[in-house]
Order: sequence, then C-alpha cells, then structure tokens
Amino acid sequence: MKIRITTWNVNSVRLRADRLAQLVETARPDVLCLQETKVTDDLFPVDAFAELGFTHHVIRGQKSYNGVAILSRLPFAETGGDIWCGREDCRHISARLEAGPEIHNFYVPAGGDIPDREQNEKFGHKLDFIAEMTAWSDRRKTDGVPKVLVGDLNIAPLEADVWSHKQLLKIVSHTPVETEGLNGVMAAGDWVDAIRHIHGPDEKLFSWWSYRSPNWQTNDRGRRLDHVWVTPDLSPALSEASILRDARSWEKPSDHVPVTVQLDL
DNA sequence: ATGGCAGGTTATACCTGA
Repeated sequence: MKIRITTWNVNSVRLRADRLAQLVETARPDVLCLQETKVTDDLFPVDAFAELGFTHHVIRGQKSYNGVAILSRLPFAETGGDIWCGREDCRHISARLEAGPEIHNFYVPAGGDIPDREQNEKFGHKLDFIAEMTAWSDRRKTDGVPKVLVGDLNIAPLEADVWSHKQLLKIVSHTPVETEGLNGVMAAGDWVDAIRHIHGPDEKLFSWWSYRSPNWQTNDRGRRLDHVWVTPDLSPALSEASILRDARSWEKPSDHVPVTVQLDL
C-alpha cells in the first residue's frame, strides 16, 4: 500500500481552513501533521477535516501559541504525546497507524533572537528540547517499530538548507550548536532525512520564507526548517519527498510550506 | 546594514515567530 504523509506549520489552523482544503487537493495526503495550530482542543475544526475525509485525529493545542495535530484517513492503533522540558506546551503528538508506522509530530521551540542560553532563556529551552529528543531517539532506536518523525524542527542543518550559510551562522536556526545538535538527534535514532534521501545534499531546498521578506520569490532568502525523517527500515519505501514551494504564493499563506513523503509499503 | 509582516489576544499595544 501507498501512504502519503504531509507536514505543515499552518500558522493558525482556523485562519487557514481554505488553504487546508487546497493542500489536501494538491498534495493528496493520507496523513496530515500540523504545527502551530494555535487553538485549544475544544475549538479545533475537526468537522472540517472529517468533510475532507480525515475522520481520524489526535490533537493537542493551547490558546494562541504552539499546538500540534495529526489528521488521518487511516485508522490509528494507538495515540500518544509526550511532555518535553517539563512543559505542557503542546509540541509533540504521535499516532501509530494500523497500517504500520508510528508517526511523531514535533514543534521544536524557535529559540528567540540571541543564540546564547546565558542571555536568552528561549535558546536554552531549544537546546534542552534537542537534548531530550536525542535521548528519546536513542531509547527508541532498538524497539523495532518503524517510525516517521515530522515537524517544524526550527533548525536548517545543511549549508544547502539556507540561502546563505555564511550570513546565517550566527542566526538562530543555523548556528553550529543547533545544527550539531540536530545531527546528534539524527545519529542517536539512525534517522534518515527523507528529503535529502531523495534530493541529495547539495540542492538548495527551503520550506520557510519570512513574512517580512519582500519579493520572497526573487530574493529567495529561505530556510529548510520543516523535516520528515524515517527509520532505516522505511527508507527503501520512500518513493517521493517533496516541498510544496508553490504554497508560499497561495492567498493568505503560512510562512512555512508543506512537505510531503510517499511510502510504498 | 537595516527593516521589513502576520497571528492572536478578556486586543485597540504587545507578545510571538525565526
């Protein structure tokens, strides 16, 4: 069977209702993972997703900030979601599909402006979150469960993941302590970067462009902050991994664009 | 080098994003 999984930092699920319908039509996901839903669970538009065919869901949101959700056409065998850094801030949710893989959807803290944990508590939170993801990846590595990790990881690890490696080395999302940290998570879990598995390491690929950047298409000052990783047992099944760059030109866009993979199981 | 926008809120200024 073929399973298509899309991840998108939607930047308000309620404001983006029409764009979500457009996304379903365009990317044809079976499983849709969202970040920054910015809504409490009681106000989440579950009916709108059911009308699009996504009758299964697991959601974890709060008012105004953060929030993650997994919407699915395929039934779940089990759902979950962990607390990270001791905070109930809705940054992780998971669902194991009856069809097999376990899907983990993350929203890693952005980390503020100053890349120094002494001066900026948010940056410390981000580094602590990455450290917990490393330990978690290591613990889960040998459990034999095929896994897909998706989400807005808020780090662009490779030189080709940013518009200018040199100019972003001191900018939060591309500092060495972050990129090395994310590489540590990948190594701990034997994770395979699905996008780079398909596209190679050198192609410039971005999934986020600032709202403040005028003429984002011509300037193209983007970063690849949104990721899909799979455990090695699933990498032979990867038949597609694509970034829907066009979505940044949609009416009332998110500043992130969706990333989709297809697994031929 | 700088500044630029968008979303949400017991809003009408301020926090967050990255």
